[in-house]
Amino acid sequence: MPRGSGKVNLVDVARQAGVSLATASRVLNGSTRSVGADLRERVRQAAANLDYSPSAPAQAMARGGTDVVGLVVPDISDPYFSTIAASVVRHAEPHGLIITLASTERRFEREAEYVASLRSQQARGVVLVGSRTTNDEQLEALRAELDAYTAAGGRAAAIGQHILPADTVIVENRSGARALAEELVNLGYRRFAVLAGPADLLTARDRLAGFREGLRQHGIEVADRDVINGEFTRDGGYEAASELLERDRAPECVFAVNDVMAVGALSAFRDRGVRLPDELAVAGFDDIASLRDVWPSLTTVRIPLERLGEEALGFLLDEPAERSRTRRFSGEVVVRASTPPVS
Amino acid sequence: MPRGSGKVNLVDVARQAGVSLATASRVLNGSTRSVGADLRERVRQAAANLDYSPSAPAQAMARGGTDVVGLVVPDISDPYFSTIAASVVRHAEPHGLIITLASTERRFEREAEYVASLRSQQARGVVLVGSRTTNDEQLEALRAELDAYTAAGGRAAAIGQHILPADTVIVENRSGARALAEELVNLGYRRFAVLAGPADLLTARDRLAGFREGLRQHGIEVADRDVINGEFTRDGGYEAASELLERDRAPECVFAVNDVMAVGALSAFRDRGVRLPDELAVAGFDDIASLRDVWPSLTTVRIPLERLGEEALGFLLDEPAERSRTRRFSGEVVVRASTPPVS
DNA sequence: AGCGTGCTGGAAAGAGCTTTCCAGCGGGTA
DNA sequence: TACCCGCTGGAAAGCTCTTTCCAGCACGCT
Repeated sequence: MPRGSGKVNLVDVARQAGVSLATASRVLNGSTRSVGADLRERVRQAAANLDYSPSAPAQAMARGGTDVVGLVVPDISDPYFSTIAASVVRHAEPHGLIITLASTERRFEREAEYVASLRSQQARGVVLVGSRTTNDEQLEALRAELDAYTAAGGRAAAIGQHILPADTVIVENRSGARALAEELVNLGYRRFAVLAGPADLLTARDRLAGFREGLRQHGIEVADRDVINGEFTRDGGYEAASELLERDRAPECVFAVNDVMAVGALSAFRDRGVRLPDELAVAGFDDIASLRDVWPSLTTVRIPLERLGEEALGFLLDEPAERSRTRRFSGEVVVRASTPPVS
Repeated sequence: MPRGSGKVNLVDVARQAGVSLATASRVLNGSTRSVGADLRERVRQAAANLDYSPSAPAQAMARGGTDVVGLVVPDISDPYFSTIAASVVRHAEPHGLIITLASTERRFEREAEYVASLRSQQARGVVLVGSRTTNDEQLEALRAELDAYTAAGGRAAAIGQHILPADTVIVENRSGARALAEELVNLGYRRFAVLAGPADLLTARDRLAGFREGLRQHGIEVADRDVINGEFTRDGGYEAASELLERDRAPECVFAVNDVMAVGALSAFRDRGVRLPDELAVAGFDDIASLRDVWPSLTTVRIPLERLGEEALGFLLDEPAERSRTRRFSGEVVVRASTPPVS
């Protein structure tokens, strides 16, 4: 058992190996400069003996940077974000990147704080996940912080919206929702309602707009009063769905702009005694894996969540580009039991 | 716009404020020593002007430590772990702790690597989540690494098992499963099967053992051939359930040792045309929030996932204790639609 | 034999902050 | 008036690495 507990540093290693500090350092970080095989071995031995663990902060200082990448998500317990997080973490590891996690609990003003913290930590990059409020002072604060961060040499990537000074991975919400709408019309539905998420989230807005576009192709409109806003969460879906049922005329099909809301809506309908899926069809968006077992299984738009993190990291690792780059992913409509063909 | 982009350090701030480095430092970290109000203000101004961002690595060196806490989970995309992660992150923030995330993808040998990395980073503590394999060399490697880490001043906490040299938060799996078994018997069930998770995970074993204990109270046994092992995942549940259906004699009630497997099993049964819940009852364990909307809604054992992270962080922040401490949480049986009373 | 070339090892200069130690100054007490 | 104390500000050490620059050495060439 090595008893060098606690305070072993490179100096100790060098001394034990009988070489200079510089040589020890060169051996241990496999630098470009070559070191004789004998010394090399002596240093390796000494390091192992002493159970040497290099000080990451010291390395960060000397090297002028770290291998930390900050990941900021609105809510890590939401399966949509945790899937993306998993993807980021998985692809970070082979590059030796360390992921630092921040979950803002959907309080977007904290994003700027986290970016500031990342700058202070000399983090290599940041991945910002999630749609956010449209133009306002919060957004401005975040932009300013992001600019300061990149000016200081940090790299930034965003997943989910293209309003930030950063390389961006986006999902084609609009066309996905449009395709879904058309599919639903093909299945025979004519009267729709939409559980639309927060009015100020771009993602929610795009999906609603796309859905309406798709319907319009077939001469169908969704009246504003059949569009109900709610939180982008399971409970938000439940509440919006409950509200919908209070209305006089019921739709044939409800489109919830994400799966999490859709699943909440399912429960709301069931709790109110609606027979699913025959009496009322439901569709979602995202195709969240852990939600695939609900019944009736959700018709939805699959987006390649696992790829999102990978691409974002790719941006961070690439050479910085002149202007922000964009990578788009399109969705794919998946029809399941929640929207049976209208007989 | 401050043009001190990139390389502003304390020296710059001190110079602009016309004070010494020491004074600037004292002002900026609100140290114990007092500084005259005028100078204090001048330094604050200068820092703001220059958009000064202290170098975290430098601070870590000078202070001999960081406010980083490592969180290592088997799979961040699993709702069980992401819920715990959310809890850790939420409670970390008010203490100024930064969470570093590692998801091992259930490759437990990587836990030791992460702890080593945390030691190198001079992280304040580590929270290890998840049950793990019983005694073997992997476990030994992790223990050794953990000892080295704590010897170097790091703090360690574990969630989910008590076989590590660390303060531990555990869930009383055994008594929870026992209570569930009794409840199911009270509902009228007599013939059971268990989808048991990996044979080497303590959590899975405890739940199985507790379940059997509960049944035994009522003179009911579960034959070994009615216990099917599988991965602790949705797909693991699906497969184990499928395998079960191949058997000759069907049970009346299936206990899946966690909700994620239970939900997979639900789909497997449905895909095979089993009418749920009347033809076959299903129970789970954990009461995962994002799975509450499946149909039939799962009878399960609720465990206070949100509290787990909080307690673990509490351990890290507390004074180090002589010997490892343990905090236990018990589960609560929740009966829902998936186990209707036997008529 | 003399000199250049190519290696290898070491000394030392940072990197940016915290904190101890010291000096100076003003006010209170004898 | 002389002395001491307390308070505030500054100089400098130290935290642990990386990396540049330099010196020494052996070899090969002329």
